[in-house]
Amino acid sequence: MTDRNRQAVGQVAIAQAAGVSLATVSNTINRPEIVAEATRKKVQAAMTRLNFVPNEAAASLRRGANRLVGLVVPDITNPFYAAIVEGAAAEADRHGYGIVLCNSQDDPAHELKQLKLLGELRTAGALIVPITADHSRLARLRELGTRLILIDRTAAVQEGCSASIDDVLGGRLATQHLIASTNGGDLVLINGPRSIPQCDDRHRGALAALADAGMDAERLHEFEVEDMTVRSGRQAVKKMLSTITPTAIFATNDQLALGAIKELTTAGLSVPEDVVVIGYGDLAIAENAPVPLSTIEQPKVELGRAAVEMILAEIRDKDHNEHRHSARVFQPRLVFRESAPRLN
Amino acid sequence: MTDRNRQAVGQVAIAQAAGVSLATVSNTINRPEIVAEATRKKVQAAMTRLNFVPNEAAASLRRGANRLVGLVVPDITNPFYAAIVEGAAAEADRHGYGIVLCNSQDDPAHELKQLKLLGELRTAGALIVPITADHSRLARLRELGTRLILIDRTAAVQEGCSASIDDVLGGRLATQHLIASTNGGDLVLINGPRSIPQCDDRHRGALAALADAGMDAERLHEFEVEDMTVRSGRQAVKKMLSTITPTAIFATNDQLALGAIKELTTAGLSVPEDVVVIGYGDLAIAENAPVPLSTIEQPKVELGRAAVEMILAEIRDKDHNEHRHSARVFQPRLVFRESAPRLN
DNA sequence: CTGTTAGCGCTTTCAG
DNA sequence: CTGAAAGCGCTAACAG
Repeated sequence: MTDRNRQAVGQVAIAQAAGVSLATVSNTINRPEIVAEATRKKVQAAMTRLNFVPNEAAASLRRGANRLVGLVVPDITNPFYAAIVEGAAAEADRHGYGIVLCNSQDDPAHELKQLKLLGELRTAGALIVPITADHSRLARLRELGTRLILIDRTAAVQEGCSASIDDVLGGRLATQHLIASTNGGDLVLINGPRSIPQCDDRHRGALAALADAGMDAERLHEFEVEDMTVRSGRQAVKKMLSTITPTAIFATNDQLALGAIKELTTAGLSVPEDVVVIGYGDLAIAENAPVPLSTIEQPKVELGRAAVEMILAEIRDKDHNEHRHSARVFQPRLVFRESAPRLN
Repeated sequence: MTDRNRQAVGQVAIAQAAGVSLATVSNTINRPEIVAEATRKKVQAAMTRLNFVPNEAAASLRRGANRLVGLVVPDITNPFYAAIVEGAAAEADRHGYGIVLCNSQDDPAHELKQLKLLGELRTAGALIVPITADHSRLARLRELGTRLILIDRTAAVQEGCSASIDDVLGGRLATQHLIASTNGGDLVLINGPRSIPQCDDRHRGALAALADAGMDAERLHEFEVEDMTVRSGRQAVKKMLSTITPTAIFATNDQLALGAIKELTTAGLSVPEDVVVIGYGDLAIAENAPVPLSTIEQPKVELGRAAVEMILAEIRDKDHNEHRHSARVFQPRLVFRESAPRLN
């Protein structure tokens, strides 16, 4: 009884109230310019008076396209992805689109289920941070007419658009500065598993910087850790100190860097006086760390925003089939704080 | 040409392929138990063979209800809300529901626009962390049949369900422990603007703890800061030190606490030896801080999960109208780390 | 158990 | 410029 009367007001109700036909109501909504001003006003008045709210499901069904885009991320709790979501949500918003958020929990089974849902929803597009390199299941979605763009983990982009951040450049920037800061000292890299593309990229960037400087690759001492946590950072440094005393450390994420600094400090070394440290990611913690962390900042929000921009562009192009897929890659930037001061 | 043929396969196609009627296809999807096993098998085979993907828009339209729930948060980038989203997404997932995420950016205009979208989408329900106390616009949504539940900022819950965390209890827990830890020393509270309900609640909890201990309210020295940042925490402590030297500090969020500790340390005071500090929120930074922070932990993920549980329960009840609205409030917990060790 | 049938609310030709 | 009419793909009576 309390909500049995809901959605009593459809376009027909408006039409009657305004004394026009159903079609005219639809027209004043979708193509107001072809409706005479007088009628339009009348209709609009009726709509507000009766509190009309269009039914997207019906419109979508008829129109064959809806105003939803899917967004699949591995872990919404990770600030990197949260920022991407923020950017995507803002841009979607701006265009009147909604975002269907899926947290794949880095689990292929979940991801699959979610892609299935997005398929049933017939979202106009989908932004995906894919878990595995197996993009076959994405094909299914695409067949349904869902435009999709891969984010961040774009390895093996067979076809379609993608948006990502240049991690090789990030590694290079960090290492370049480290080389310049220490000239001659020992460089160490604390990295996550090389099997993770990002880690591999950052590593390659480091190597490239070395090469640029005419240095031998062996000048870089590498420590690979399982999980990229503060704890691992500490352990890596502990292990490292038994071998060498570096003058510069590049940690491939901020947690590792923080752990490294902590252990360094514990060992009586001071940062940046004795050893210069650069992290990666520019998390909030980097800024307020005991020793404010110099780090590689990534345009995360911008990445999310760009991704939906690309999707919308692709969607709009559905008629004139002249859309060219493209890969958009953003550049990271080194932000200077205390752990690795700017050179002058 | 590349996607002109999409969704050629509807239930009719399946029906033909399986040699049954449209209705039977629909039935094997929605009420498989009433279909003879043989026919069911046949139909299912056809569905997988033809790669059938049901069209939710059509189903929703016909059925008058969809499998979407809206979720409006002020800032997805805030770990507190990110955790709520995580919980909500997981639970929605489990039930085959999708989440339409809206980032209101703490801006009423955005929120309004988003509520409008959710209305047009006719989401089955909506979870909202409302920006203002003005819940009138929520009424509009509810009139559309959207069940809604308020999260966290539940002040003035007029009607409907809500899920929140007991901040008064949080304040009380922290303060109780502080009192016990210092017996007799000066207590200080570093709080955000009292106009924020959460801050007010935590403050009231502190007062309650004082009262419990038979202490006068004046024993609590309060410092109110504008924004709850690390910087503000430092400033508050600096200001404080010119007046008193406390033995215990309760900061109403972790950032403030971290700032406080930093300033304390700078001033030559050590934590927890000279002054015991408790934060609030249990952010990731709390655990890995220079002095690991004791803090009030909130069951954020659980909150998100519970919220969609409640929504789904309310939705299922649409027929037998016996749903009773309820407010579910979770209890926070004091987690002990170094800045305020457990007493024994 | 299976099939026939009538729409859900809206968009979109196509005529007036 | 406005209206009449035909469905979009699917669900849910209701008959067989």
